Amino acid sequence: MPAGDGKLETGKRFRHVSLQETIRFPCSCQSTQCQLTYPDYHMEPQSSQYHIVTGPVPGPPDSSHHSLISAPWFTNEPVLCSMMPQDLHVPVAGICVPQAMHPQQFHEGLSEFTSHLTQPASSTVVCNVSGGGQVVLVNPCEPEPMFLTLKSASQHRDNSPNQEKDVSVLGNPSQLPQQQQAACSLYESRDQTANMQLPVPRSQTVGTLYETKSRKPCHCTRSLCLKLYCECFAYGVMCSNCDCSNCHNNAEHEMKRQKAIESCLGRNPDAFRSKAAGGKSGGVKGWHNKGCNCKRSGCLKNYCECYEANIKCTSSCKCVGCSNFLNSSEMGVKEKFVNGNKSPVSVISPAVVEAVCGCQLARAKEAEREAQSPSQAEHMVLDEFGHCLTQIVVAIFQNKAH
DNA sequence: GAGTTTGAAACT
DNA sequence: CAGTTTCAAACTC
Repeated sequence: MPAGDGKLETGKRFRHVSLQETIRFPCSCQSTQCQLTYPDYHMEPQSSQYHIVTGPVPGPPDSSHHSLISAPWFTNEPVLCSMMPQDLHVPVAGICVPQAMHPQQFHEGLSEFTSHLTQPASSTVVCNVSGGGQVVLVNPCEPEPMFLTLKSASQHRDNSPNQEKDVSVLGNPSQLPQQQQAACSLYESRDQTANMQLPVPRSQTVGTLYETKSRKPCHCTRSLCLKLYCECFAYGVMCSNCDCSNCHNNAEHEMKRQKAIESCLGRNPDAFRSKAAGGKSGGVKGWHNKGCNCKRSGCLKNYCECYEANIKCTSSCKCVGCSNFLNSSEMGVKEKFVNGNKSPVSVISPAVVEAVCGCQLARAKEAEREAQSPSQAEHMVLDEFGHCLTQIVVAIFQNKAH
C-alpha cells in the first residue's frame, strides 16, 4: 500500500513467543489446522519464535482502515502464523483487515492472545499501523498499547530495560519516507555492526528482502563486493565495518551497485531472496530453496548452506555423501513409526506441516506476483499441496521399507 | 595468521 | 546444461 494516502496499513502484529507456543490457524483445507511459515523471510539466529498475527489493529483515533487483502486465499479472520525467528525481513504484504477496532477491544483481544502464551511478556508486539512509519508497541505487561513514530519507537525500545532490543518492523519499509528510513533504527540488525540499508525497491525486485540477520563483515578482495560472493551484497546491504578492499558496495558507487544488482537478478531473479525457509525451532528446521551441492563435507560443515542455515538437506539438494538429514529426535519419530507404535500419520510432524504450508504459501505468493486469477491461484496452491502430499507418501513408504 | 579446503557463484 | 574458473568463507595447523 502506498504510504501517505491517509489510510492505515494495519493488521500485523507480532511478538516473540517460545518454541513450544506454536499457534495453529485454520488452513485453507478447512478440515485441519496448519502451521504456517513464510519461506521468503530471512534468518536471524535467535532462540525464540515469532508469530505474525493478522487481524484488526487499532490505529490512531482519527484514522480509518481499509482493506489490504490482496489475494483471495487470505482470510479476514485473525490468523496466527508460526514464524521462525530467522524469517523476518518483511511481512507478508497486504494481509490486512478492513474494519477498525476499538482500542479496548484490541486490548482485550491482545490479553486473550497473550494469555495463551506461556512466556512472560517481556517482548513487544510491533505493529506498523500506517504506511507512514507509525508503529504501535504493545508490551502485554503494560496497560495500553503505545503509539509511536518509528523514531520514538526506537527510542522507546532503547530506553526500555525490560524489552528486548531486537524489535523489528512490520510493514514494508520501502513505503516509508526516506528520512524515516534512514533515521529508523528499528531497521537495524540486532548486531549493531551490521548496517541494514534499505534494499532496492521492489520494482527492482530486490525489495522483498529486508534483512535482519546478524552479519559478519566481509573480506572480499577481488569481487568489489558487487557479486554474490560478497555476503553483504548477497544480503542486499551495503558494506560497513567490513574488511573488504576496493569495495564498491557502498553509496559512493551506487550506480555500479545498481547495475550489479540488475546483473545478478538477470541471472537469477531470486538471487536476493532467502535461500532458506523455516527456522531453528528444533527438529527439521526448514528447507533450502535450491538445495546444496556438497561433495566432501557430508553437509555437516558450514561449507554446506543447508547445514549453515541449520536446516536439513532435502530432495532439492544434489549433495553427495550427505549426513544432514535426520537428527536424533526425528530418528525417534522414525523408530516409533517403524516399530508400529505410531500411525503413519505420525511422520507428519509439525515440521513437515510447516514445510508443506510454507510451500503452499510460496505458491500463493507466486500466484499473487504473477497476478493470477483466484481460481488459477487456488489451482497452483492445490497443485503444490498434491506435490507435497506425494512426497510425504513416498517418505512413508520409504520408512516402511527400512 | 597463513595456508588449505570447500562449495557457491560466475563464466564459458 | 555441463564443465571450468573464480571467489570468499570455513577450516586446519
